[in-house]
Amino acid sequence: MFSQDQVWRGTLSSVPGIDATDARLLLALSEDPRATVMALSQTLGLARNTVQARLARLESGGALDPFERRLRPEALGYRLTAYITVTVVQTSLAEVSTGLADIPEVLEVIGLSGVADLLVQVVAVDADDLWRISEQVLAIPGVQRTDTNLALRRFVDHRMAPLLKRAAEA
Amino acid sequence: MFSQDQVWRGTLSSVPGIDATDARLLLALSEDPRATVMALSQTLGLARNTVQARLARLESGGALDPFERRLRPEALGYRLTAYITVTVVQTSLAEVSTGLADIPEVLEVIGLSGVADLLVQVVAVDADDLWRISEQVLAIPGVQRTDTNLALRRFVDHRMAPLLKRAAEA
DNA sequence: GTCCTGGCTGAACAATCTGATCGGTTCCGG
DNA sequence: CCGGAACCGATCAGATTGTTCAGCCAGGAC
Repeated sequence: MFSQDQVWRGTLSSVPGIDATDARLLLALSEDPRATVMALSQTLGLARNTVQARLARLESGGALDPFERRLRPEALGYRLTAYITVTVVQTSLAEVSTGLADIPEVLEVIGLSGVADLLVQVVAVDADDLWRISEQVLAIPGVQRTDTNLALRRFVDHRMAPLLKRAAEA
Repeated sequence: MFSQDQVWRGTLSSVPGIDATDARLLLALSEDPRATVMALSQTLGLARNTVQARLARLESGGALDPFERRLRPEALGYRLTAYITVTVVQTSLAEVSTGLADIPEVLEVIGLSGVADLLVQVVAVDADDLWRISEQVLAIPGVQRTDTNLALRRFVDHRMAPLLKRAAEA
């Protein structure tokens, strides 16, 4: 059912880990996502060689999420974001999660502490669409109850910079 | 308080939008985040010029989140992820959200429908750390109640591919 | 029918960057 | 004192970039 990689990620395990230099490298990349290795090495005061090696390690070592992560649903026309908490018949967790995975508008499913509760992030083009998706979720065998909360505003947009800066100084 | 860009994002407004060709381009990029423009143009059967123009438009047009988004907290040593819902004295929403923004471990703050409820994603190195952060959140003036839920497992890791594929075909 | 605009193409250019591979250095733990 | 690991500086041919050109074509405006 799950590939090794998926299990690895699914368990929220730790990954190789990055040091202060890596953090600085990533900060530089944050400012210019498509910066060349040359530019990065100059910014960081490291040899091109070093930067190249570190980048390769990071990119292949599982420290980075796939590129998709940078895509804003709004850009694809999905103007609504909602968080649905789903209560599940305990024994059907796997079944429900694959059912959720089959809905394209489901962006993320996270298992929360508490008994068999899932946090599901979904997007929709409009209210009707969201309704349709909610029904799809409810229709999954094993789902007991859902609670849909519309995202009205982003007060803090997803960020890592503060933690990265801390890591860069350490 | 907020720059134009932050307001723009904060309101969850729509962005320029991407067409089927853009979607295909982004899919190709998902498979190889650091693919060269040359490689992309060959994959897509488009002129290098075209790809370059589209990429520039996407990158500068707000369709993409910053690079940080690809960074996995686990890689930085934050092994725990939690979602905290925060009930706020209605008049203090702005105050609370800036208070939350001051905590580095707060990755994201989203205003949910329902009265003055915030969904806060935080990360922590261990349980003690999470406790400390929870207290910090509770200490913010205007916070009425918090409910912390630990993320135990990712059933569906954040993804956009299904929606991208749909957009690529349309 | 004609004009204009916008997007795509193919081509060219010099300048830069890449990937790969040297040997040499420095530092740390065994 | 001896690896081993990480970094450095340097070299190479070959690929890629940014930029700018003119031509082409479809669709909308007049």
